[in-house]
Amino acid sequence: MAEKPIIVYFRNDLRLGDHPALSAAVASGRPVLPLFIADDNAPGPWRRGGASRWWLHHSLAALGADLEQSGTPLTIRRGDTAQEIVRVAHDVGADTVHMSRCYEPWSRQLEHSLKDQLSADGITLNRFAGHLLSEPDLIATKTGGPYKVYTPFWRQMSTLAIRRPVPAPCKIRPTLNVPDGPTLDELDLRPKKPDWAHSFRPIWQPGERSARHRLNAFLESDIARYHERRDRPDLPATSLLSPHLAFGEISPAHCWHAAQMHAARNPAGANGAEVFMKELAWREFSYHLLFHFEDLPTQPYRPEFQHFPWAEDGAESVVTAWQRGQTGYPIVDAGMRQLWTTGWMHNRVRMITASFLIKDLLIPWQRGEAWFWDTLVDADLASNAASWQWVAGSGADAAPYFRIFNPVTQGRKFDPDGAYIRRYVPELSSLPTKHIHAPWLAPAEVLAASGIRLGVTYPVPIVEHAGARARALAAYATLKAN
DNA sequence: TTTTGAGTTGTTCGA
DNA sequence: GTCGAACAACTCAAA
Repeated sequence: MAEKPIIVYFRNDLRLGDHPALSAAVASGRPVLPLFIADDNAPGPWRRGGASRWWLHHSLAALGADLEQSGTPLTIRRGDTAQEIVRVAHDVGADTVHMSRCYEPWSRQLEHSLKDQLSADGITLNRFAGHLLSEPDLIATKTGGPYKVYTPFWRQMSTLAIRRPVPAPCKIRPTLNVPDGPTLDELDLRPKKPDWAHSFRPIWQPGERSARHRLNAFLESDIARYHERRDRPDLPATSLLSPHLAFGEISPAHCWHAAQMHAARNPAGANGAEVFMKELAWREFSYHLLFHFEDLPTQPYRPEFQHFPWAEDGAESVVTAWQRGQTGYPIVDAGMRQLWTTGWMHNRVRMITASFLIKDLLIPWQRGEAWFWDTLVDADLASNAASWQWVAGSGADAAPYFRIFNPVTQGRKFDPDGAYIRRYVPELSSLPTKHIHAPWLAPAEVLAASGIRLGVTYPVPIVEHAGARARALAAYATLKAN
């Protein structure tokens, strides 16, 4: 008599290690059925973007291979989540479904309706933690409310005992006689024509194994000086773990404990490790905000920003210039082109490009948020929304209104040799460092010697920063008036 | 209840 | 060239 299998429904938790939902299923001793459902239940604008779909394809391939090695294939389905789970459960006689909790508003809705629909069919749904260091509803101020400022949130979080990672199961009992579903290729997640992802391949290797290599490499080298160098886009200084975390190929708890252990063993590198852990806590804080303010991705957290006087004229052409890295400000263009060609942008440059769109161009932050959502391989609803609002000043714990990045100053400070610009804006590569952050100020003969014709080979700045800054300050001043 | 201290990431200007 | 102050006022969190 066959035992009833347990379905493990995978979403943004594409790993075997530190996967409580999977481990609990394996520990039951029953057969397991790992299941992925291609079902974009996210509302329109939040469908997975192109870059994320590319990543998802390769991540699923890696997960499938790892599962095979542990003794079971990954089953794929397409369609409505609840219907497909019920169908698969009936096909194989499963009465239990395990899944990791997700925190996007639509995912929370799905989990609730799923629980009801499944229980109507006599199927139990068990949800497990795993995507975060702690559950967003477990952290609260003394009065029981959500935190709205990062520092006190961090103070409390850093005192919590973070869940210990559970090891990957060595052997998974497969479920037999599972009807065929679509293959991974049939999900059609990769770009066809044009195949823009060719420039992603040399940089990124999706999958759990690669995520762990990335973390270990980071611990061995760059974490020790992370606190000093993490703002330098020209240096290999950051962990590059963001897409792996976004798809759950590695758990934040795993990263947290690894960093903590590293700090304990290498006191010299403890500062870097702590700053890295604080970055993990920023991710956590973003989820905390999203959990308590579901409209965070679309509505300004501070309501007075509903009335912000955004620019109307010529908005489309400047947005296009920004997206294509044709603003005439080299550090901005380098960042936007890094995003376009690699699906990722350095954190410091994300702030610079975001500040430019919002404050120099006076374009609503939601436009930038949508573009990042479509083009980032690490697109994450909570981090993306919280960060764009933070730059706009409309969010929790927001930047003061007068904090307007000067793209030239920022470039000189954080890309002092211009190496980052030269990498992503090759038409400027011959320009001497002295002029590389502001080519329009370079003498004509220097431009000529560098093969640059402003307005032809590289754009003249689409706005004049000093004037744009004054305009932004005036726009922000209107918020105070009422 | 009221008070107090603090709040990721900046720029500019004038001494 | 360097350095400190100004740039608002407000909200948050805890005592």
